[in-house]
Amino acid sequence: MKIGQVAEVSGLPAKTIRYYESIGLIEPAGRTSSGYRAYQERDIETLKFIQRARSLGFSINEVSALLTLWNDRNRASSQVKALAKQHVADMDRKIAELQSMKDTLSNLIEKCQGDHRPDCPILNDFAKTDR
Amino acid sequence: MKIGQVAEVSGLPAKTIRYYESIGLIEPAGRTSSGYRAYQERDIETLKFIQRARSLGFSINEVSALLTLWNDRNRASSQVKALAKQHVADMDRKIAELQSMKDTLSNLIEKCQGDHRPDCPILNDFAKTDR
DNA sequence: GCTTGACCTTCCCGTAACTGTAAGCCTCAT
DNA sequence: ATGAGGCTTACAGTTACGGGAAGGTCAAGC
Repeated sequence: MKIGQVAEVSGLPAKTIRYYESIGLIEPAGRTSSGYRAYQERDIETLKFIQRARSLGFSINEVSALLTLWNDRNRASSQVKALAKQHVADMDRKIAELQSMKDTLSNLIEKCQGDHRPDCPILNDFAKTDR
Repeated sequence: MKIGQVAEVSGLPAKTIRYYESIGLIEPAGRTSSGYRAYQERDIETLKFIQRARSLGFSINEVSALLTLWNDRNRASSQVKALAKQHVADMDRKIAELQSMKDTLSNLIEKCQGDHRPDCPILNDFAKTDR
């Protein structure tokens, strides 16, 4: 299978697949006699695996670790679970941070008339000289 | 005031302040005779303003727009409010996305024993050939 | 047999918002 | 005068790609 088709079935842009190869996340694909990348079933499974892990927010580095674990028939599931838990914790922190920023800003927005007049509690708050 | 002190009072690293100057977010600071950047009160207020806006998640571009509005004594507060609302909407989307990823992964984690054995529903799910 | 258009190739630049590092002045206290 | 710490510029690295140029390949159609 050539890269275009692989892109379709894996859900990853061809450009991204080449990128993954260039950074060593995946093994270099085989080549046809004319130099096109040729993918096997196993390669495609790997790319789908990567796509799913990435869609859950794992970084490339984390995906790399997951791939290693996936390919290790003897890994302890506790290792995978720990990695996943860490990622959930990271997401929790990000969610809390976003939520906090959102709450603060929402409060300011409520206080802002939002009409033609220039007075605006939002800018006033940003410009507060105390604090 | 020199950049080190400004960094302390504004909460922005000196490096970041230079960066903001380099991209044109702020006016180039004045200089002492020996070439050091010299900041006035107004510059410091601006940097604090930027720090607060950034801490609420506004992008540099958005901050730039906010600065323009801040410096425009005749702006309508509706403009500021619209910008802020847009940002809240962006954050809402990000929160929902993170939450969804987190929920999915949390479900998988619950199903994983996390012991010494290799069987792991998390990796199994990533590797599913259907879907 | 030749052209056309869809794919494929590599290579390099740009993105956001900085952070790290290097090499070299400036200032002040000892 | 010397050493520490702060300042300067400039360039590279980070994350995870996307855009676009210049050119090779392949199957279809005339």
